[in-house]
Amino acid sequence: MIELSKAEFEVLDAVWINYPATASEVIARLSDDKEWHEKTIKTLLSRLVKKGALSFEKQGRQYNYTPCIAREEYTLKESQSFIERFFNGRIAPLVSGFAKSEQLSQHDIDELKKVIDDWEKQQK
Amino acid sequence: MIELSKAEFEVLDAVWINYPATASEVIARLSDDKEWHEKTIKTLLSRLVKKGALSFEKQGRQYNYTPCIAREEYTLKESQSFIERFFNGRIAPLVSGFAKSEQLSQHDIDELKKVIDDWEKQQK
DNA sequence: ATTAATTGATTACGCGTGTAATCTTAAATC
DNA sequence: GATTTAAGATTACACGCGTAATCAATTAAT
Repeated sequence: MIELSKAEFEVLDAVWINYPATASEVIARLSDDKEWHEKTIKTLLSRLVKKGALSFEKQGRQYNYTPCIAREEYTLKESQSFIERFFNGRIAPLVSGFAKSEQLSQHDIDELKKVIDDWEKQQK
Repeated sequence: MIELSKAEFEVLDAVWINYPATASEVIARLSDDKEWHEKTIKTLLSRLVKKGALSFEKQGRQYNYTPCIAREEYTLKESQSFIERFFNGRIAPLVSGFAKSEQLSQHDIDELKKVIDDWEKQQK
C-alpha cells in the first residue's frame, strides 16, 4: 500500500476534487482551508509523484496531475488498517464507541440502517 | 489529545492488557507478536511516560506502569479524528465502504444492528 | 532579443520515530 | 563488603515529515 503522510493526503484530496489539475489549481483549492505556502504544496505534489500516488503530463511548462488511485480505494485501505490496529479488525466496536459517547445522530443511524439494508439485499 | 506513534500505541496496548505492569511483563507480552529488542520497548515505555500516557511507581528497582488514559477513551479520540480526516466526520461512509468491498460478514451486520438497537433504546 | 516572471527541481533543516547501544546506579549474589 | 547483574537514563543515528528557500530553466512580456 502506498503510505501517505497527513499533509500529502490533504493535497491528494484536493486533486481528487477534479483532475487533471495543475499545481496552481491545487494551490487555489487549498488556499481557503490551509495556510500552506505555495512552495510547500509543490513539495508535497512532488512527493506524491515520487510515491506513485500522482502521475502527471507536461502541458507547456506546467504539469497536469492525475491521481493514480481512487479515493474510495485509498480510504478503504486506510480504514482497514485503522480498524485492524485499534479494534482487531472488527468494525462494530468502533461504531459502538461512537454510540456510547453520544457521537451518533439520528441521521447517522438512518444512514447506517440504509447501509445494512443494502447489504442484506445484496446478500439475498 | 496525547499523540502517540504507532509503536508507542502497541506498547501501551500491552500495558492495558493488565496493569500495573513492569517493563519485563510488557516485554514478555509483546515477545510473541513483535521482534522488538528489549531496549526498544524500554525506550517506548519512557516516551509514553514523557508524553503523559503512562505513570509509574517505583517498586524496588523496577517501575510499575499504569496507563493514564482508558483504552476506550483513546481509541474514541483516534476514531473521531480518523473519520474527520477521511470521511468529513461522518461514520456511515466508512461502513458503506466496507460493505461495498465485501468486507462485512453476517456477524458484523448483526453486531451493527445491535449497536443501532441499543442506541434507539437509549434515545427513547 | 533581453529581461522578467514563473515552474518545477534541488537543497535545507529541525523534529519525531524506529531501533537500539552505552552509561549509571542500585540491588542481588558470593 | 566486593562484585556481578539488571533496571532505568542517556545518547545515538538514519529516515520521514512539515515547512519552506534557493536554483535552473523556460516561457511570457517588453
